[in-house]
Amino acid sequence: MGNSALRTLATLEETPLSEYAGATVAIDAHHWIYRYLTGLTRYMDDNIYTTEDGTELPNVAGVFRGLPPILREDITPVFVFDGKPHERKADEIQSRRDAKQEAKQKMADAAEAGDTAAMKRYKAQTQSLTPAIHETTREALELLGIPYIEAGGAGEAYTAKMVEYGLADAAMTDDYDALLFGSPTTIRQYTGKGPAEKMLLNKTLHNHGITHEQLVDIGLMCGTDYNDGISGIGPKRGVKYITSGKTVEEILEDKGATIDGLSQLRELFLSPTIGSVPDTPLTRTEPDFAQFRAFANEWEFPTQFIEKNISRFPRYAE
DNA sequence: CTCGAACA
DNA sequence: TGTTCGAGG
Repeated sequence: MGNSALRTLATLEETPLSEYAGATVAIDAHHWIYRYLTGLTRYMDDNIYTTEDGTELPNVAGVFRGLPPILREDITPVFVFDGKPHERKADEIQSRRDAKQEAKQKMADAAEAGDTAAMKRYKAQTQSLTPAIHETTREALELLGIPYIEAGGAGEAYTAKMVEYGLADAAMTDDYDALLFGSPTTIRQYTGKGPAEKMLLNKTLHNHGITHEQLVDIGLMCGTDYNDGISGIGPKRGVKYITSGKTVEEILEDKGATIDGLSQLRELFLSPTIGSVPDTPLTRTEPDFAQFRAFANEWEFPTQFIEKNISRFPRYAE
């Protein structure tokens, strides 16, 4: 599974963050946190983010590094946390779990061999979003006046709908699923430095002369986080078959293949379960840096590290 | 993600 | 020859 096929189909354009000045961006919290966790554990000494009782909270340091550039553009970030994953994602979740387990083993081996660089590389791969990380991330967002929402299902689906409903101007995630969930505009590859990448649904559809429904069908044939695709079909043949007027059902018949619960999968992307959405746009409030300092202190973060991060935030009225 | 092998 | 697959960094 996995969906690198969508990468070759997607229309991607470079975009400076300033293009979204004053806008609201719905951020896939899971992806955001994970990105910073792996990045940070790779380069930072772990005693900086480990508390006395051994709890590792690299999020407290990492999650906020990306915020100042966004706030300086007067962008309102809205973090969207995942709800319960769809049961069809179970296999994908299991294989990620297996990969982490394998990385753990390799990390232990590297530690044994005294290979610190390899150890850190594998450690990054073992990172997962623990309950403690979830809890402290929400708490810190509150202290920094950043709004967040709990999605009723997949975060990517929720952020896509927020853009569709006009509650946000763009979704932010690296996940190509955003296209299948119908996000009109998705910001990818945001690093806080240099331009990001925007992925546009309309241009993608127009480039291939297909509808959103057809894109979903192509995705399902190539394989997604929720299903194995049809062996021998990638992005090229997928587009070719669908634009020649064949239906997925016909292609399956030709290949003697099956996709379990095809209509359920289509629904999953075209009308995902998202839970309730707010009826008014979310706004941010003034950060409480004093409380944030106290919070960081509680988690034993070095003061100079926290101060450095705070100094990057735009100036608010004291 | 990049690359070479396998395949239609 | 172009496309997909699968291993490895």
